[in-house]
Amino acid sequence: MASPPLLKRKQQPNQPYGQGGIFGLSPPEPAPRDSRKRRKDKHTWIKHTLTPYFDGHLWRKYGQKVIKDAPYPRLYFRCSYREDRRCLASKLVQQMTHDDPPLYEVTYTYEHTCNAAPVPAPDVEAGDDERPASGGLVLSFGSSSAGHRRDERRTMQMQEERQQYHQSPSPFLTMNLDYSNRSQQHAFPSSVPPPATSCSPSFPIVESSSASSSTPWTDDDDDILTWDWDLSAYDLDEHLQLGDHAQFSGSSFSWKPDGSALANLGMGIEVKGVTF
DNA sequence: AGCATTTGACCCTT
DNA sequence: AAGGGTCAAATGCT
Repeated sequence: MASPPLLKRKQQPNQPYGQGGIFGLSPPEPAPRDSRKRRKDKHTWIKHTLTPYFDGHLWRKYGQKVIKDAPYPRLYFRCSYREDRRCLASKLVQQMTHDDPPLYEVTYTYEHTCNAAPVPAPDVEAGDDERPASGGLVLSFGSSSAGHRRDERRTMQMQEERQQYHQSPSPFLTMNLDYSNRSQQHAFPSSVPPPATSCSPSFPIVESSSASSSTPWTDDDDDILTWDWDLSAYDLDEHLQLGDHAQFSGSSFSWKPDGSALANLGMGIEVKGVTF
C-alpha cells in the first residue's frame, strides 16, 4: 500500500513560524517588524570540536539538511527545554573533515536560559584540528554518566575515543567529569555513537583504572593519562564543556600529599583533581 | 503509549 | 531563484 502523501500545514502569510514565533514562543528581542533582518540579528558563535554532540547540554534534533557544496549534511538541534523553560538556545552541526576523528563546526545560536548548564566558551576549542605541540598535554572532557543509550553504542564510542587518543602525537590527560549529580542528557544523531556513558557515576571512559590505586590517574597506555574529576566540586563548565579538548602546556600541575592534584590550565582556570 | 528522530515541504533571506 | 532554516506528519524506538 502506497504511503499517504505528506500534507504539511501551510503557515499564515505575514506570520513567519506562526504568531509569536516557534511553538508560540516570542523571540528574545523585542521582535522588530523588519523580519528580513531576523537571521542577522541572531547572536551566534562558532566552535570547532571533535565531539559536537557532547557539550554538557541536552539537545533535541529538529532537522537535517544537505548543504550545497558541503560533503556532509548539516544537523539542527535546539535545547530540549525550549518549551519547558523557554530556552531558545540552538546549534547546528556541520562535519568539516573526513579525518578520524572528524572535525565538526558547531554554530551556537542564543545562550541557554534553561539554567541546565552554562553556555560554552568559544575561546576554548579543539584548535581547528591542530594537534598539540610536542610536550603539551590535552584535557579531553568526557562524561561518565551522561546518557542512557545502548551498551553497543557505548562500546563503539569507546573505540572511537581510543582511536582518537592513540592518534595523538602527544600525551593526553583525560578528565572524566562527574555529571552524576546532574539531570543532563545528550542528544546524538543516530549515525554517531554517543560518548561512553553509564548510569552509574564515576566510570572512566577511555582507559580502565586498572593501574595502581595510589594515584588518581592511570598510565596503562604510554601516551594516555586518565584521571577522574568531580565536576560538582568546580565551576569548570563555565569554561570548558564535555567533549572539549583544551590544550595546556608545561608542567603546570602538581601533586598533593592527599593524592589530589592541582592543575593550572591558564585562562585563569585552575582545577583541583580529586581522588576516587 | 509516549517521546525522539526522520524527512519532505514550506518559508525566509540573500 | 537558490540556498538555508524550520515545521510538522510519519516513523522508529523504548
